[in-house]
Amino acid sequence: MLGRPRKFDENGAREVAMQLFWAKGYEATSLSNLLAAMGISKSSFYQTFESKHTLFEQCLNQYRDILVSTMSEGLANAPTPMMFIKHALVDVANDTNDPLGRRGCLMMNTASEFSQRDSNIARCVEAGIQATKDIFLQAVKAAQADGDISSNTRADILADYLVTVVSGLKSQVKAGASRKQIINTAEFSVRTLQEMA
Amino acid sequence: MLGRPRKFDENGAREVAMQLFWAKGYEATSLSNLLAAMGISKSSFYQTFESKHTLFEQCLNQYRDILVSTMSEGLANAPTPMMFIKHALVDVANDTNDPLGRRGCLMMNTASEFSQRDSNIARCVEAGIQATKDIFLQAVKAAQADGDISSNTRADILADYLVTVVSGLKSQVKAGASRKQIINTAEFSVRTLQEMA
DNA sequence: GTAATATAGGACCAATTAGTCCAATTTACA
DNA sequence: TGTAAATTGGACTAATTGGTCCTATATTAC
Repeated sequence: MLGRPRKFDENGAREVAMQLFWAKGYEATSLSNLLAAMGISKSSFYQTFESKHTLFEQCLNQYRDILVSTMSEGLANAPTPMMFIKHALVDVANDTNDPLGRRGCLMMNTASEFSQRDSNIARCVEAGIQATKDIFLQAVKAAQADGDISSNTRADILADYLVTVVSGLKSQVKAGASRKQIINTAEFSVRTLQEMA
Repeated sequence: MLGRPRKFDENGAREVAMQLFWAKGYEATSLSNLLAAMGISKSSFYQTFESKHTLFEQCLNQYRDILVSTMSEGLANAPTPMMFIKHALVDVANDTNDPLGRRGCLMMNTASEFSQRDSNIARCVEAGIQATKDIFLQAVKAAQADGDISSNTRADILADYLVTVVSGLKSQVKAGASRKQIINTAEFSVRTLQEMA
């Protein structure tokens, strides 16, 4: 290996950037914001990350990877698949207390901000959503096998339903809903799965 | 009345601006975009609407008023309250074919874009959501009286649930979901209301 | 020591932004 | 005809944007 080694942690800096994009959105996060938060100079930034847009795509992928692995572990470690599903919904209520603000979900925020004008980003968002849907699908099938959810409705429809409800809950958090509201709605949604014929 | 009368239609121009803000968001809609779409000069713009931000607040209020009155009429004219609820959900599927793009809901888009950094806007969004929730609440109570929805769950929780599901469906549309997916999810959500114990 | 690379910092750039101001013109009413 | 108001269009600002380039310095391996 030749030359002076990189002093800052590239992954750490990307993580910081991701948090910023998550909290403020792409356009509202200026280069100055990024440099200040990442603690590096403009020179290092462009040498390492090529452009703001490239960095954002990396952040989006990183967010998706973390989300997917967190959910997968959650499902694997949950007492039952049904408990995983319940936790996934009810846990959104904690977002109302997030000290970093009501940030929602980076993928859904991105879909809202500019998946309409950047097909690259749009594909990335769709892939991310599909990945989370697949985990829910796995959980639903297992819960149906356990008898916790009726098998009268196709598992893929229930997985779509779960993704939709989580999206909706996250949206409501951003729109100012109270913790109690989110809990009530989440718990009711869980009941709908349990009590459907 | 003194002086030269206004040549362009103020409400019409505001409507055009609303459509732009709805499709592109606040920041992504530049003044040039607005002037071109509204068909007026910069001078007329500032004389009539004070600022981009002021105009946006007016558009948000107008959107809310139209949404509320559309929903109210929909409920009043529906064969049954339950049919109104079903239509409100399933109709979101048509957003996938909107020639103006997958715009979502201006209020939710706004919540996502910057209700975190503008308390004025945040209050406006919350009021708008509350207004739609109230209409759903009315519909739910009526449907419970009709026996179309069980009275075992509090009507206000069901109203929150409906707002959440609609938000989620609109989010999914923006994120690229297919028409069929939206219909399936919407119809399943309706069934959850009908078949809950 | 030298080559190779990373660093910080600043000059610079072209474009865009929202917004102000002014001058010239048009349209109404009294 | 005169006054009040709306019109357009362009000049102009101050700020910000993402991005490039250059210089000087620091740090490593060979």
